[in-house]
Amino acid sequence: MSDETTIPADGAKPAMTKEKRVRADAQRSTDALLEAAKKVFATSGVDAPVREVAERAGVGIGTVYRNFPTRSDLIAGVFRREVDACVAEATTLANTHPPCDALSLWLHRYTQFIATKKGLASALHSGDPAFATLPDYFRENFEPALAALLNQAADAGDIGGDVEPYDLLRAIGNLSVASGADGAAHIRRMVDLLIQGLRYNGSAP
Amino acid sequence: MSDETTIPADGAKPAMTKEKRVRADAQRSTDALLEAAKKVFATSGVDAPVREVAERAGVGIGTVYRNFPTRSDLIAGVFRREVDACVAEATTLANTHPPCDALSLWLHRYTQFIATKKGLASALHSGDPAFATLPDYFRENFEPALAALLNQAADAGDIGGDVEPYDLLRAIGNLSVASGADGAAHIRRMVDLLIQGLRYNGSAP
DNA sequence: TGACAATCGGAACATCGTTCCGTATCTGTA
DNA sequence: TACAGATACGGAACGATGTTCCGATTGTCA
Repeated sequence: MSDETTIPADGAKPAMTKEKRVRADAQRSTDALLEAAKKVFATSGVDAPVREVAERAGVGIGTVYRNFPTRSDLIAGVFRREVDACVAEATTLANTHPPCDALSLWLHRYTQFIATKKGLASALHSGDPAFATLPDYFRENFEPALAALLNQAADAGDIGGDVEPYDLLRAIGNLSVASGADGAAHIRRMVDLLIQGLRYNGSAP
Repeated sequence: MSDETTIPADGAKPAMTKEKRVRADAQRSTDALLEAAKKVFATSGVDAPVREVAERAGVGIGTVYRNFPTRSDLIAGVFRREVDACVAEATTLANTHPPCDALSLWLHRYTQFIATKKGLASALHSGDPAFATLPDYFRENFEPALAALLNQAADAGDIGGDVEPYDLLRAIGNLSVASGADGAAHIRRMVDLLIQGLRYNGSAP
């Protein structure tokens, strides 16, 4: 609480007070940039040149730096956007599936999110201020999302209600680190196991 | 065993067959470079520019690249040199202290070695071929050194003899990862605890 | 429609890793 | 000791990359 950065660092829409309306072209650039960066980072890794992202997005380099003052800010922006996408899917799944199915489907979706974040692991702890708020952003968004799914499944009597959402998020995250050759399959099995555990937890008091 | 590099990658003196004698100035450059790099990396981190190392060593950039074809080779060279220094100290301590004291003193010396390698952790797993042989070099040198100290202490009846040297090396390494604010002190306490454990292990069969 | 401000594009700059090559130095020999 | 060839040295130069700057362009609102 001493050296805490005072910059909000919210990469999206603050919407507080009356923010001057963003110009349409600016909004388009930001979207194209985030979309292009997501693909480029997935293909060439987070070390890919900024110019490559600019080219793929069909904008000039200057535009990149107008939207994201630093290369790290661009990376952080992609991270936040993917957090948002994954969190949004929790609601979608909850509305289109039985509680326990929704929970299971989302946890597997979450492992995919984690899988794309391998390259970021070292960057997160690099001390770069652009990444400072990312762990909080991660938790503040994922924890309520998973909590909602868990509650619905618990209310339906499918699982027990004594699981800490954050513990589960961390557990799956750690599970995904050790993945070797058949990584994806291994992770899938282990997550299924966790879900089974939740079920038993519900039926056997 | 398929994609194993065939390059020896021994940064020091091969000495096999009859190697042409190295010129005196070349040897001086290599030493100055390793010494300078050690200090620069300790001060500015392993990301410090090669030019900074060259300047501190008092040589031109060309000379850096003549001795270390790649920036990563320079880092690896410093790493090996520090391994050598730490290993050499094991012998020194064994000759100047009672077995159990030597063991204790060296383990604490080893924690210092580990402490300076934080920045390398991610580089080690980066896939850079210059770092490929480092883990082996680490183990091949440290394991016998610690084994000798453990044996001497065991022969003197100070500790039990059923500790795997490599396990101990890893344990202390892992211990050092988690260090937070009072890191050094915390590590010291934990290592002392391990040593206590070794002692009890000897007196209470 | 017109004017103002926000945005854009990309040339230009600074920093890095790395390469090249003319020059300086060392070493073994006469 | 003096010489010649081999070896090493220094640093300019190159290509890549992050970042800055500014004139040209475009969107928005009256």
